[in-house]
Parts: sequence; C-alpha cells; structure tokens
Amino acid sequence: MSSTVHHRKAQGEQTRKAILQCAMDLATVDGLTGLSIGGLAKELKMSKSGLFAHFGSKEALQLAVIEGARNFVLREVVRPALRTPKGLSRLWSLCEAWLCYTEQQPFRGGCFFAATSTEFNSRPGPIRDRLAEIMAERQQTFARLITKAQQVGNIHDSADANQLAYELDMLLFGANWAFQLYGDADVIVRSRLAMRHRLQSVCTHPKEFITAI
Amino acid sequence: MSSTVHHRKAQGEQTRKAILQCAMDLATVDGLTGLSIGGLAKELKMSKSGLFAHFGSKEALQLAVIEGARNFVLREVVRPALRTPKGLSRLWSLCEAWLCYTEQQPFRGGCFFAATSTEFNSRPGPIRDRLAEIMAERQQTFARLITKAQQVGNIHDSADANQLAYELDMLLFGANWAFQLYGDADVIVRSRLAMRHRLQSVCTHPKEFITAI
DNA sequence: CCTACCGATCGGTAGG
DNA sequence: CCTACCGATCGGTAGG
Repeated sequence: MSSTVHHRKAQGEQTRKAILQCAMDLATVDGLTGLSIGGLAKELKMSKSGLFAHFGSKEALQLAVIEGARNFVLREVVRPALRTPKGLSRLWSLCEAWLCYTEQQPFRGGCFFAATSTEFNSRPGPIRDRLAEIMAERQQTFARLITKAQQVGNIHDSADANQLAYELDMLLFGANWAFQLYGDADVIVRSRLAMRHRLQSVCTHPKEFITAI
Repeated sequence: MSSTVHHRKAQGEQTRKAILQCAMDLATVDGLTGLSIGGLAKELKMSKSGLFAHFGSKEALQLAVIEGARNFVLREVVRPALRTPKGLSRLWSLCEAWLCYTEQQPFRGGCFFAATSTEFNSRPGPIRDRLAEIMAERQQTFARLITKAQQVGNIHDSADANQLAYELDMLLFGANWAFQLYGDADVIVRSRLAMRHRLQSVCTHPKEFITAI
C-alpha cells in the first residue's frame, strides 16, 4: 500500500521535473508569456489538463519554472566555480563559468534569466519581482567575491566592489545577448577580454593574473 | 476632386503614424509578439480590420513598427548627438545621448531595440534579421566615431575601435536593462562612470576629457 | 493522470 | 475605414 503511494509520489515528482526542464527551454525562446500550457503538453505528449493539474495556474507554472532555472544555474554554473580557491582566482573562475554557460548554450534561447528578466522588465507583479531578486543575487555574488579578493590582497582596496560587479555583470549579460543574436563566438572573446582588462586594472599583481589564466 | 484624394491620402498617412507610435510603446512592454492587432485597435479606438488594412499581415505591421522606431531613435537620439564637433566630444556626446534616452524613458518598456532584439534573439526570420542589422548599425556608429577620434588625435591609435565600440554598446544595453528592472537611476551613473573610465584609459589627454564633460 | 468542455481572444477574410 | 464572421488556440474547469 504505502509503497504504491510512494511510487506514485515519486512518479509525480519525476513528471514535474520533466515538465520544468522542457518549459525552461521553451521559455528561453518564446518567453514566459509565450509559454503555453497546450504547447508544453503537446511537446511532452501528455494532456493539457494533466499538466495543468501539477501547478494550478499559469502564473504558478511560470514561478515554478523560474525556481527550476535558478536551481539549474546554481548547480551547473555557480557552485562548480566556487570550488576554486578564494580570492581573484575564484572570481575569475565565476566569470569564465558564465562565459562557458553562454557559449555552450544549454537552452536554445540562451541564458534563461537574461531572456525572462528582459521580458518582464516593465511588467509589475510577482514574476518580475522574483526575476529581479535572482538577478540581484548574481550581482551580489560577484560583489562578495570581489570584496573577498580585496581582503586576501589580490585586488586594491580602492576599487569599488559594487561598481566592478555591475560592470562584470553587464559584460556577461551583453555577451549572452550578442551571442544569441549573431551566433558569433567573437563576442565571447570580446567580453572575456574586457573583463580581464578591467580586473587587471584593479589587481595588486597584474602580471600574475595574466599567467594565472 | 484631386484635393479630396490628397486629403484622404494625408489622413491615411496620419492614421498610420498614430498606429505606429502607439504600437512602438506597446511593443516595448508586451513585445512584438505580444502586440495584438485587436488590442492595438482598442487603444486607438478603431476597428480591428480597419487597422489591419493598413498593413496586410501581422509581420508587415511588426516590420513597419521596427522602421518607425528606427526613425524615431535616429531623429531623437543619434542625429542631435552628431551635431557636436568631431572627435572625442562627438563620441562622448553620443554616449550621453543614449544614457539620457534611457533615463527619460520615452517608451514605457525602455529602449525599443533592447526589448525586441532580445525577444527575437532566437527566433529566425525577417524580424530577427532586421533587428540584428539595426543593432549592428549602432555599434558601427560607435566604431566610426572612435576611429574618427583616433584620426584627429584624441584617442591613441593602439586602441581597438571595434572592441571599444562593443564595450560601450554593452554598457548602454546594460544600463537600459537595469534601469527598467530596478527603476533606479544609480545604474545610469554606474554605466556613465564605466564608459568614462574606459574612454579615459585610451585618451591622449585624459585630464582634458574629465573637464570637457 | 484523462476526455470533454467553457468563454475570450488570436490573426485573418468577405463584403461593403 | 466599417460589421460580421472564420478556424485555431488561449487559460481554466467539471467530472472522473
């Protein structure tokens, strides 16, 4: 009896995960608004209402997809990069991880959060609020790693950590945009170059930084 | 007779312009895909099919809106900035013009091309192609002004004009995105600061540049 | 998880 | 420029 219940629950969880994985990809191309329950159901070969039952409303589905994408990015991009030794190398490792994520294009429409945060830029509501939080999180992670690099003496204390975090974030954001629009890996190189030069300008040992890459 | 015909033509042109102006604004919020003929007609208090007759298809409407927005930006942002004397001051004038455009927010959803080029990033077709062309135009304009500033001796010849143009473009793109999402003018300041420092780093007379602002 | 259905809205057409 | 209409699809519900 109990094992049947557990099996059903596990099956439900698995279906839910499959839905979210598929929805993430579709949303990067058609947007969270363009994401339709019927279209999603067809792609997964299940009925519209069967899929709908997992979430209860389109907004709940959208919010669930957002959390799914956040977990994906934390697991695949951020956490692996944070395993690098602290200081400048950890900071640079995170920059490279984001550039790789952009170039590898795990979703057809590129970075999930670049696409959806732009889509909901000017549409107030819980979805916009959550996306804004997540994007702020990313910039704060950069600011934290920069401050740490200052504490261990890799970056000059005179540098403004928040300003620097903003600039790195915008160069990553731009790389994703340009790479999606032109499909040309040159823009990855351009953003990498710009980030490297910017970091070198505030480094305590610029020459070590060049060779450390 | 002839005057009636002319009057009708002029009236038609005026209606068309009103449609495009309204559509531009709606598209920055809901996207070119979310832009619906019915919704647009309701906003303009005319019938759906009456509006439809001006364009013949949704895609034709979308392409017309894109050209309307391009003309708007050339008229309101680019051309006025190009009246500044050539060299570094003209280049900086264009940067400031774009930042002002971002902060003044002529459309509810911010920069028309930032919004729509991201929306069509991964959707091949004539709309994506045209948006990509227009965005490349903007970057090329920057590259041209940088090269000119090198020719008149304001910027070192060693600077890579295309790389610099890319970086300025991404900082402007980022400012629009962040300003729309957080509604905080601090990001305009951050982008301005980053652009200024970047230009100073390649200037032949950095001190003159600071005071020239 | 399913079938069958709801009202609303979509892009587009016929005919004037 | 209009009214009246088309088939398709939207988010969501009833009932199982």
